[in-house]
Amino acid sequence: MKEGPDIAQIGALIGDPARANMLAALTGGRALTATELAGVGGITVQTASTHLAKLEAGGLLAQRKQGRHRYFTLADEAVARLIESMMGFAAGRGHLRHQPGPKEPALRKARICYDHLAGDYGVRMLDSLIASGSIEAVGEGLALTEKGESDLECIGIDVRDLRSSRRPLCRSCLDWSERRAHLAGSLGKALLSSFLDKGWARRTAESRSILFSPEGDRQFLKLFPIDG
Amino acid sequence: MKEGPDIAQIGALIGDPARANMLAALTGGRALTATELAGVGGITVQTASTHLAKLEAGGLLAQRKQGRHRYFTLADEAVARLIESMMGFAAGRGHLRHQPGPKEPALRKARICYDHLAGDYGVRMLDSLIASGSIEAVGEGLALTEKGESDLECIGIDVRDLRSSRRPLCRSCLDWSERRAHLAGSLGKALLSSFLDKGWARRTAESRSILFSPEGDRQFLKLFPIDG
DNA sequence: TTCATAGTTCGATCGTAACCGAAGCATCGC
DNA sequence: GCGATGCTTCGGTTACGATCGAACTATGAA
Repeated sequence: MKEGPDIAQIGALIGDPARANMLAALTGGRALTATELAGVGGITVQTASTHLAKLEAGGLLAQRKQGRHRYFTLADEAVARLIESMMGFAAGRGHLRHQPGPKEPALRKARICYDHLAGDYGVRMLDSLIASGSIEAVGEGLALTEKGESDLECIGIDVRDLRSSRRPLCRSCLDWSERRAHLAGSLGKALLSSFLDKGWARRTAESRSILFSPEGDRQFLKLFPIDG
Repeated sequence: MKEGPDIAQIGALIGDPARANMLAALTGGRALTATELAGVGGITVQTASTHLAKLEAGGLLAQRKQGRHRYFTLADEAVARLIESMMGFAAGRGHLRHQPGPKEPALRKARICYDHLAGDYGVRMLDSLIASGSIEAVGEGLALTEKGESDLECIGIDVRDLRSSRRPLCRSCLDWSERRAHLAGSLGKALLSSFLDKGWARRTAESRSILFSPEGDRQFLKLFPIDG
C-alpha cells in the first residue's frame, strides 16, 4: 500500500474537477492569477486559494508574486507533459466523460475556451476560414495565408501586432463538445475580442458561454459562411 | 469546466490509494484476481470489488472470467504507459509522499510486496545474495548464477521448476521504504513461500507485514549475512 | 490617511465516496 | 445433491475534503 511512488497523491491532486481545470488552463503556458484560476475552475477565490496551495505543496504549481497579484504557472515542463499525456489518454477514450459535452445548449453553441471561441461557432469559424483560403491546415498546425492576413485586416484585426507576440498566431484546439478543431492562438483570441468589442456577443456572468445578440449572430454567420 | 478531456475523472480513479496500488501491481503485466488485488490494496474483497468495477467502467481495466476467478489486467498498453509515466513523475519528486514509508516498524522490517519479501529484510536478502555471488546485477536486471542455483537448491528451492514458468525468475523491485532494490520475480516469491512453509515467518491477518519468529529470525540472518 | 483590490485563513456545513459486515450469486469439486 | 471458494451487491457508518461566508492581511491607488 505504501510502496511505489505515490501516484495516488498526484492522481488525487488532478482528480478534483476544479483543480484539473486549473491545470488544464495553465497548460497553455501563460501565468494566471488566483482569481483567474478561480474563474476557470468555476469556484470562489477562497476555494481556489486552498486548491492552489495544495497543488503548490504537491509540486505541480509554481508561484510568482508580483505586486498584489500571484501568478501561477505549472511547476515545470514535466508537469506540462504529464497533464498533456493525461489529456491525450482521456481523449482516446471519450466515453470516460460523465457528461459527454457541455450540458447547456448555449455552451455547446458558443463558449470561451480559455481566451478564444469554442463550441459550434468556434468550429464553424475555423471551417469557414479554411474554406475561404484564409487559413491553411499544415499537418497538425494552422497557418495564416496572405489572403487571410488582408481579409482579417479588413475586419479590424491587427495581424502585424499579433505577430510580435511570442504566442503562436494560429493554434488548433480540439473542441470537446464538437470533437473537431477550432482556432486558438493569439489570432483566435483577437477574433473573439473583436466580437465582444463590436457588441456582437458578450460573456455571461458566471458561465463560460458566449451569448450572441441577434444582430451579432447575423453578422457572424455572414462573415463565416459554410457552403454545402 | 466541462471542456477538454476529462482528466479529473482519470485522476480521481488513480487518486485513491487502494486503486493506485492495484494499478501499480497490474503494471507488472500479469493478470491478478480480485482477491489478490484486494490484498495489494490492503482492503477487503468487497471494497476491492467496487473499486475494480469503477476502474473497469473507467476503461482502465479489463476483466477476464475464468472459472470462478476473475482475472484483471490493465485495459491496454496505453493504460500501462500512463501509469508508468505517472510513477516516473512521482518518483522524480519523492517529497510528495505524505508518509515517506510504512508507518508501522513491522512493515518497515518485513512485509509482503505482492508475493515476495520487501522491507529491510527484503533488501538485506538481495544484498546478501549479490555479495555471495548467487545473483548478479546486470544493468537494471538480476540474473541467477550457477553458484546461486546450486545454493538455492540446497535450501529447497526448485529452480528448474521456477524456470518453466513464463514469469521472470529474478526481478528487481524498488523498495519504497528502504529506497533500495529487493528481489522479486518467481524466485522472490519462492523464497518467501519457503520461509512461510518452514515456519520462519507468517503473514499477519489484516496487515501486509511479515512477522518472523525468533527462530526464523535467527535462521534468516544466518542464511543471509551482511558483511561489513 | 482611507478606500479598493488580491489573496489567505478560519469555521462550519455538506456531500460523496471509501469502507466493511452480511447476504446473495456463481462456479468448482465432491 | 452438498459444501467450499471467489466475487458481487446491499445497507449503513464514517471520514475526509470541497465548498463558501466572513474575517483578516497585504499591496496599491487616491
